[in-house]
Amino acid sequence: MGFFSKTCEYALRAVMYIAAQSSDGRKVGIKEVADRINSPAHFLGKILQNLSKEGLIQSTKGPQGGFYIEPDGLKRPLADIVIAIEGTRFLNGCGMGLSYCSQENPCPLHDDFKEIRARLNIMLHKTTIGQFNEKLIQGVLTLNK
Amino acid sequence: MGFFSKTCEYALRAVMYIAAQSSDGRKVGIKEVADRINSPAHFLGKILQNLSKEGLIQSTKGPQGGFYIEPDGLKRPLADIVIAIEGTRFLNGCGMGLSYCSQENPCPLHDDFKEIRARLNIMLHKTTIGQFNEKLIQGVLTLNK
DNA sequence: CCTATAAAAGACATTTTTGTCTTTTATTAA
DNA sequence: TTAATAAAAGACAAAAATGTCTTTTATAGG
Ligand code: FES
Ligand code: FES
Repeated sequence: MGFFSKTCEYALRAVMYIAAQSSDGRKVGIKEVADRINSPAHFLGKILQNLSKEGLIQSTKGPQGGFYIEPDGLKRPLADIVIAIEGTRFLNGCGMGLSYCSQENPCPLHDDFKEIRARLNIMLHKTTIGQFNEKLIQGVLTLNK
Repeated sequence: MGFFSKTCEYALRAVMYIAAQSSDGRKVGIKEVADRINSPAHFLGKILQNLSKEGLIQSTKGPQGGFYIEPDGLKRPLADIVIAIEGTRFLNGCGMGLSYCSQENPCPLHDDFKEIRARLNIMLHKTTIGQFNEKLIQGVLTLNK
């Protein structure tokens, strides 16, 4: 289907939305997030719950509660989200599905694929969760189809 | 999970194996292919059946029958396999799951992602199905974990 | 024609992903 | 303390991906 799984797509969009909103200390409810990133609310709830367990986002229950991200969290790389959801094989594994990627026993795509995989890793590790806050607030970037 | 789906991984490995074997006119049975690329035989059967309908590989039933690839087929790009299985969105779509990738309404990852996606497309379009035949026959490259 | 072979086709079964709905728990504020 | 709020948690349900097994169809060769 897509490049990332639906779960991962929702997670990336949601975390970026929460990041932008919490840049000025605001907490956001699951309903609002789901609305703004165009995802099923309850399903997103589960996803955010997991990311919260991993410490990638924070949450508080009750009135005035909601999801938010601590200042330090805004500096974490997107790779943390992708790895939390897709696992490490997505970013390290052999493109042709061999049990592990190796120089000694390479699959046919190894040489080209490892280059692309490396670039993907670089992108996801250099890009931080909070990096797009201003542009998201300005409305220059889109999160909802 | 993996970068490509299991189905696509099996397809890539199987087609390359068949390509190498049919470079000298030999046909191979499903059992042999499944064995050599380490995949469930019946499931692979379905996959190859589909690729056969698409004309990406050929097959004949009966004694001395099996799967093979016509000389022209060896020149086709791997992209044909990936597109047949994963669909076009995998290679063209927005990385964050927006309904389509656009310059005008970009998602936060758009600039970096389109570059990586382009490289992936280049790799899959420049690489042909028969390109690894010699090395596969020599045993320099691996298809079974 | 008959038989053996091997893919095609179809029927299921299992697992994973994706999605919905309800109940519980924690927190705030009145 | 009570009521309202909002996430956490749990129970399901639907759909898709993955996998297994059986039957049918086509073909080569005796
Ligand atoms: S062995 Fe397949 S990508 Fe390295
Ligand atoms: S809009 Fe998301 S990759 Fe182009």
